[in-house]
Amino acid sequence: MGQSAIFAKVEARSAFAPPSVSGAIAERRACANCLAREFSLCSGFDDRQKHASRLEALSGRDSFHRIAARRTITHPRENSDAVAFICSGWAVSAMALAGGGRQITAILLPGDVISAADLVAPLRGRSVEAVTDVVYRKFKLGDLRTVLRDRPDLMFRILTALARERDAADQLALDLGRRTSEQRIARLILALHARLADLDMVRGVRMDFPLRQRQIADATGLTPVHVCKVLRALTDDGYLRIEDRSLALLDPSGLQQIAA
Amino acid sequence: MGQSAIFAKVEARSAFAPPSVSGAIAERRACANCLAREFSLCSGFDDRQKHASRLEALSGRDSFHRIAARRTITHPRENSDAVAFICSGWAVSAMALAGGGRQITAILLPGDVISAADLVAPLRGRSVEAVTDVVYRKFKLGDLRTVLRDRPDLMFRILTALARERDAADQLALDLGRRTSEQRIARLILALHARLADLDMVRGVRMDFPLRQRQIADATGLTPVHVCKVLRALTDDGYLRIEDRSLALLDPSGLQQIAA
DNA sequence: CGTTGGCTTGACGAGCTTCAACTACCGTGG
DNA sequence: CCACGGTAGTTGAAGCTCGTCAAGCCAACG
Repeated sequence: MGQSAIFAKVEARSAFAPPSVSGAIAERRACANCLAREFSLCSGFDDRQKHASRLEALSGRDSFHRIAARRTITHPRENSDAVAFICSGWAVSAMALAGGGRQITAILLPGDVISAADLVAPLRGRSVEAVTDVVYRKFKLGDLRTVLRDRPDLMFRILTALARERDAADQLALDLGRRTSEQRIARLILALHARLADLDMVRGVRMDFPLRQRQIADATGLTPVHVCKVLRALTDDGYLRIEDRSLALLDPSGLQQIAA
Repeated sequence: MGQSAIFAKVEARSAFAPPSVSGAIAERRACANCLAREFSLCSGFDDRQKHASRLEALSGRDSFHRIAARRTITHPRENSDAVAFICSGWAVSAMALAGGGRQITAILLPGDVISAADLVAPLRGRSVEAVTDVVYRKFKLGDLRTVLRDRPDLMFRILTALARERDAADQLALDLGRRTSEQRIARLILALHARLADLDMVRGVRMDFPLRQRQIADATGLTPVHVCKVLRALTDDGYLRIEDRSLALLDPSGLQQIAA
């Protein structure tokens, strides 16, 4: 399937989909905090009005790439010589099992680097999949290393990013090893809520929530069936409501109590 | 309880304990690959004969520390301004839950840095506990950063270490989220076997295996009771034998098949 | 209009936990 | 010297959490 087919699909979607909570302003925030910008590799998008349309125009040119929802950005075998950053949309990074199972180890939001570890050696066996339509940007390792030679202080910034990734991975292990299904799902939602709030992508109680139940299951080490049941219990008890790929957090403190 | 009491206990242990598989040669190998040595912070111990006794003599002086089995090296609250390296012995790094449960996220062997992430900001909520008697060495952040200023090429080495830690954490998440108890335990053993082989600490089919079942449980997200049953099944089926804190790997390829 | 993917629900069973009792092994102190 | 207490490991029975299987619904899509 060619590039044009993907684009056609994207166009159709954006024509009929309800307006997303996340807009130009939110993506500006993402750009402002993006590692790529600190590296002066990416100029970001300061023009508030035109942010979305400029992204649109740039996608498919230069180092920008646009990819449709549900498609994979990086394949496990591929060993790339580039580091990629999410400009807009949601993606997930997962490790696959021979039997068909997989564990999602990170949920990537605008401004995130797919992994800072790629700068040294691409992590083996990961595949990255777009949850929504995604615009991302790739930078060649060589370019990044050149910048680092001139500005060694930025190395510290990369180290911080990697340390955070490690911390998140350990936190995930704690969840998977020691917490119940309810706690895991509650924590997933609360963590996403906090990150989206940082990005200014929460409006009142509502936030985008494009994850399929299959993806929630893969992220929490559960089955889609069980995720459905837990999610139902949480909505029946009035903690949250999910509709139209968006989530209303009705009782944050209650949910926090469940998350323990 | 004072330092002297700990030392007394250590002396008693080493007087009566059967000779460990790991000896002076093994620890030389650990030193040779240690990050601290590449940084020229630690000279290592080249004198093959005297390695163990020199470590013994140095412990408690300079930046060397000796700690008895089962005691904790770093507390979760403590925010240290140093990075620590394991010189000899086994340790585990764990995250604790309010309810008393904990998840071991890393098993540390000689030559390992407790975490490369400590160089940027100490990871929160971890506690590090000695499995066996441990000798470790601490370096002040300031000293490390000074070395880095002079030799920026070493930064790459740190990045690699951190990326490896991240990879291991993701692998752990995959295990905890998607594999059975048998697979987890088999993989734990095989991973340790491979690491010890790298350190030249495997003699024939035997290797040191000082982990308590409680610690195996904490590392695999299981209960000690279930670990006991799985271990029993594995020994009954002739895959391995555990006695005297050492493990004989009788059927590595069989175990690998279980590990999938 | 049939197909497909996502979600839902119920019945059933496997895998692991919990609880409890018992053994063995130390090191300690009477 | 033996009695004692704490830690580690073992075993069996019962129960809960979550997975598996199966059926059905709905919306989107070709």
